[in-house]
Amino acid sequence: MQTTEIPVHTYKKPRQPTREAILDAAELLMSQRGFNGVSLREIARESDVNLGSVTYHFGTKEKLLAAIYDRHTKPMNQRRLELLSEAGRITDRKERLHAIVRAFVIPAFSSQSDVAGGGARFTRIRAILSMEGNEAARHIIAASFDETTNLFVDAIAGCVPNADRGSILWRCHFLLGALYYTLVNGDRIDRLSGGMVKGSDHDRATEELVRATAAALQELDLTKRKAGF
Amino acid sequence: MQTTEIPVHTYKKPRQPTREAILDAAELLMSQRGFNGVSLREIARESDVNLGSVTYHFGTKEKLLAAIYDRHTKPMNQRRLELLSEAGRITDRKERLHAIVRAFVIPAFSSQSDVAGGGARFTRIRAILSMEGNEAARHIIAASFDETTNLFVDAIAGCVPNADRGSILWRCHFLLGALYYTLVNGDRIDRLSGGMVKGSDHDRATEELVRATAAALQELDLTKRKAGF
DNA sequence: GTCTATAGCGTGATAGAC
DNA sequence: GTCTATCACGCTATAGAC
Repeated sequence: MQTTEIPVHTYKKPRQPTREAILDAAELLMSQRGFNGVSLREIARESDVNLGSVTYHFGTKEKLLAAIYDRHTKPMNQRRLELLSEAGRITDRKERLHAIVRAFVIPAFSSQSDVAGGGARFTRIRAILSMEGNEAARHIIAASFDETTNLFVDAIAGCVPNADRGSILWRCHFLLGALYYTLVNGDRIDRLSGGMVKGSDHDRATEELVRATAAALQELDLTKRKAGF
Repeated sequence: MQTTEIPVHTYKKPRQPTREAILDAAELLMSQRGFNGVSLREIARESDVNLGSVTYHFGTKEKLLAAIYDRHTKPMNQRRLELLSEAGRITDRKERLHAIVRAFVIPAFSSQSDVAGGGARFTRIRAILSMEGNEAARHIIAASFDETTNLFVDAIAGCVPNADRGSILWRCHFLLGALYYTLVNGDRIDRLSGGMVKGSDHDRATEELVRATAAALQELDLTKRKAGF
């Protein structure tokens, strides 16, 4: 197969644009140690960029985080909504419920997201940030996903018409918590199972998570709703 | 009602022993902002103690954390095992399953733990730490609870004999993740529900968590186990 | 057992030369 | 757009007076 060749004398090392290099390094590091746990110097070192350039491109550490959110939030929500829309076409309620939950989970785990190889990496950042309680981070998080989440809750409610909406909400909340915890602390599963179960197996994790959540939601529908509740 | 009075001239402000004051302050602060997010200076300031005293009593920040673990791990595990033992006496499988899961959850939420008013506060610390990925913290966490957790998994397996042990493990893992997330990010429930559901309502959280987890576990028992899996 | 003082280093952010 | 130099501050940890 013939490929387009770059003449040797013209070739320049295709160094990433500085801005992108910084973003990538920051994202990787923060997905491992959160916001508080990583310094700007470390990010600069890792991306092979001068510390001053970080400030030049992003201003503050907080704004750098906001930029990371920027490049992931839209694609991930879009992917979720696509999958949700597909799931909505399933008529069987039980099947549809599974598809909806799966539509919520898959983009969070998926590593084929269009940017920088990583839904999972970005979700890890969100997971850690949600626990760090950093004020700077909190308001960036707040509005990025709540809207989409509400659409999912509505779709789920349509599958379990007898269920109390508050209880559905609790289960969606649990789903997110379980998802976050699995993504960051998968190795605990390895330890507890003596190596029999791999926490890093995202496909297995997705299936277990979907199945468990769907079961918990369906149970709500089967139980008679309590009066006025 | 007559009470024992302390003569005014004898009265000395019953200032807590320095060590305890430091522990309390550290625990409160870390339960809000984790390990990385809190400085020793802040702890010293908050406990009204000199910075040097912190080092005198605990040596390093890491050892201070270990001391916090020390005073909570044993009581909490003991309480869990008591409740687990009580639950074990229930003969009906479904009822027993609920009681077992509840025995796991309640001590984590309970604020009537014998020390410093707080299972919940301590569980928050564990939650945040589990995400921070701090190497210092990680090895303190590792062995404190895994043993007890395995006993719970065994007890649960006894309630759902047809379920695959790996899947049970996943659900216990999800339970812990959901628990942690709820304890730290309860306000998200408030936001998503428009204030209709209170994330800070630990009794409600406990019940929803127990019910959801039990349902997810029972579903495992109902489904035919796949061959060789 | 408690305190002050300080060492030695890393932090986020800024100013200004090139 | 990139770099160096530097500010002002916070950090963990230590040494030694009281």
